[in-house]
Amino acid sequence: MSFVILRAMNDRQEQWQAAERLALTLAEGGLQRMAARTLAVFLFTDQDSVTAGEIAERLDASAGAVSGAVKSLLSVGLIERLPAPGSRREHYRLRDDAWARLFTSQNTAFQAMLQAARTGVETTAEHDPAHRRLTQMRDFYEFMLDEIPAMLDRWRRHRQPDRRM
Amino acid sequence: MSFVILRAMNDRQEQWQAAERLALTLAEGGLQRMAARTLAVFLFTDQDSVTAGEIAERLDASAGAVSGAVKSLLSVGLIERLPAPGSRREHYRLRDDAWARLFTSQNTAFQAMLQAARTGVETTAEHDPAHRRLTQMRDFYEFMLDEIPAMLDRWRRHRQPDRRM
DNA sequence: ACGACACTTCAGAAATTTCTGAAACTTCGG
DNA sequence: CCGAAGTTTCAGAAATTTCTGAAGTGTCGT
Repeated sequence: MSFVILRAMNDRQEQWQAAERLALTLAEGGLQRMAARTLAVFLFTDQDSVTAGEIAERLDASAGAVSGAVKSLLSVGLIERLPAPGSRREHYRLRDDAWARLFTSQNTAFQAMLQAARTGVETTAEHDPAHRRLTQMRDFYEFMLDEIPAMLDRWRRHRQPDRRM
Repeated sequence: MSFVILRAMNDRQEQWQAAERLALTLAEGGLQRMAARTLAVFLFTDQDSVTAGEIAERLDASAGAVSGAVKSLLSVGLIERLPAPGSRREHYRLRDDAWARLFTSQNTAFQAMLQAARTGVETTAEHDPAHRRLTQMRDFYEFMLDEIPAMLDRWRRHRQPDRRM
């Protein structure tokens, strides 16, 4: 008759593992390690919001490390500080549009690539093989920078169909 | 009357700077530093192909570092080894579809994220806030994994319109 | 077969990133 | 105003990533 309890323990374990995997993947994708682990906590916590202290406890990390991670997640717009509910502790939670934002943050990098390509195209002669390569690179990033916003629009519509009117 | 020469020198300088900037951006995007610098060489070189030795000279790096970088670029499919033209040295060049591939390589990361989200959704109860968050995450990545191939198709068509028939 | 040249591998050095611990700062309750 | 709880900052420690140098491997020309 302890099947239910055992099942619950299994689920907890699996959740923890999934969170860890997620953090590793996010880290490979360029996020700092601690920021990635923190983001995983925001996703998998069973509370509506968490404090820095709770994150530190859950990750067994120092308050300092958590503070830095939270700051960086805030700056990218993935989490938000909640209007203080009369407590001394700051509460944070995942933003509703976190995923779209995570994706959007690529745009900065794309802009930089595009600029580098443009400079290359301009300073390079017609017959130079580099000119052809850089032109193609420029065209690709121009295309992408145009497509991404459209894609995110489709996502938002996909999520909440027919809000218009 | 040395205007032309001066202009050429300026261009070279700018090209080098653009290449450096590009390498930094690529590195921030997750590519290893040396791999990023090497990729920049492939882009900006005025030759059709380059050898590992030439890259090492251009970047003032050790042969070992270049070897590793080339290997990793090969494994991601951004460059290709040219059928040896009877020389002892291996020649490499940027692949024609390098940019699409660079973008596509994200798919692996996306798959991992999706899997983590699915595990989370399955092991989480209806009323748990985590369930809602993980469901949204899952939906986002499912959507994206569906959209990306379509986007790359549009890019390929955009590049070489009307090949059909 | 041999020698020369180019590339690869890998152990350890160097550089960089990331984390901790402790002190400083802020804010709330009394 | 003071004290406690929570958070932030930051110097230096720890961990990780990245590179070099040297030895090893393979291949081509002779």
